[in-house]
Amino acid sequence: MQRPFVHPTIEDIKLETILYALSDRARLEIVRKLTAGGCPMNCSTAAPVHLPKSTQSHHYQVLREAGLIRSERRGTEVVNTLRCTEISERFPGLIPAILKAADLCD
Amino acid sequence: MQRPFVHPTIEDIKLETILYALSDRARLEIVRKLTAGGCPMNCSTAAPVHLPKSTQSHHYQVLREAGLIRSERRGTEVVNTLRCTEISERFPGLIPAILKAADLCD
DNA sequence: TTCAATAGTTCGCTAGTCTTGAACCAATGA
DNA sequence: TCATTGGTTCAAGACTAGCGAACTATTGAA
Repeated sequence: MQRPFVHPTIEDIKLETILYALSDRARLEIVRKLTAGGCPMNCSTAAPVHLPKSTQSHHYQVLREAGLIRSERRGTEVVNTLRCTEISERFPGLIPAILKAADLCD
Repeated sequence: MQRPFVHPTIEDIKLETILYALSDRARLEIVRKLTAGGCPMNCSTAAPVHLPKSTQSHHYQVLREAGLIRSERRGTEVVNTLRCTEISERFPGLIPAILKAADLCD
């Protein structure tokens, strides 16, 4: 049973949940790729390649439920887009600050 | 056996660990209080009151091992200070951005 | 229409982590 | 000396992450 994707509304997005979602190396990489590569992007393109499919799927679910990405089915694929605009309305400057810090880690 | 506190060096501080440490409501509150009240501050002052001692102690340990705070024993108390300067050297603007976002949640 | 390939989800298991009460410890002050 | 204060450590149950295996939905041949 493929359940429909659930996305929180802007008001329901919580800071703690966003920080938690980004506190994982793989998920942070997904968000960075979505930012750098220009949305939209399908799952297998954005996720670190070495990870099992089930794990990737889990990471996308965490990012989705945190409100960081929006997922839509397009045929056999799932297309993911960053919810940049919405998040920057709710928490201006937060995501850029985190991504900038991530760049410093490389 | 009271073990000595372990603090990571600046180089060892990881972005993911910081985000994880701050992805908890209680720990975020502790950091906010340390920021607002001006460091240093002892444990029982900074932590949310309703939490059991053991849980508070655990949260301080997470913050300490993430490199966010420095803890020192002073008599029967433990005095905690934010490692603001060091972290802003490693990740400029990160903590202020998160704290600003936290203010918007109130 | 049927069948295989593709892209991803869901299930079930193991291993690790969080929370908390209970027991403990070290410094202070009466 | 001994109770108090402020915090740590331990142990146990509840919860969560990672991953292989099984499954589902769509597409594109044959």
